[in-house]
Amino acid sequence: MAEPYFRRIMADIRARIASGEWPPGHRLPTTVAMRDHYRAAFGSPTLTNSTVRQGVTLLIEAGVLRGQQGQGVFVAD
Amino acid sequence: MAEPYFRRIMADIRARIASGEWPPGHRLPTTVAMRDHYRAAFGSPTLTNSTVRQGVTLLIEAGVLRGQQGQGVFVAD
DNA sequence: GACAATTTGTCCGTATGTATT
DNA sequence: CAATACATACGGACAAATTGT
Repeated sequence: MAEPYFRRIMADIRARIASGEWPPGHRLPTTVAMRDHYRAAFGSPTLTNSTVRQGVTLLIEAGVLRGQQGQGVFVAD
Repeated sequence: MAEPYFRRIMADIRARIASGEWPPGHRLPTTVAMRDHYRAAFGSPTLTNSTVRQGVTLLIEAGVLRGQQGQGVFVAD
């Protein structure tokens, strides 16, 4: 396990933010949509919401993202 | 759910560190021991390792703790 | 070196709660 | 009220690193 999935997810999200693809205030895809995306991207057909959440939670804690219940997860300012 | 369990666990660990009870380099109790402790402390007989880990992981990410696989979790310097 | 025991690390699957639309 | 979407928690499985026998 070179890099665990949740870290690869964190890195991917950070990269999109750094590149400007996801600017501050941008709403990320839903948890389920990201799950499906990373399932395809990583070739891991069993990757779960839980793993996506693990990465997202750490980025929220780090202040990179902002979760708003019922609405979505956004790039912090 | 005023404060979720994993946040209460984080707060408790931070408080022990701040008070000097757990100085830098101190080894924390094992995940299972902490699970049992917080089950009693919070009166939640079903609190799991996963929930303890969630709090510990966030504190590791924040640089407060340092996890060493096979050995233990320690207070960072 | 081989092996088991211990402990942290990652991941899966499910259930339920809470907030917004 | 219903649908959507994030938030927390449970419980189990297996992998990886360390230590001791």
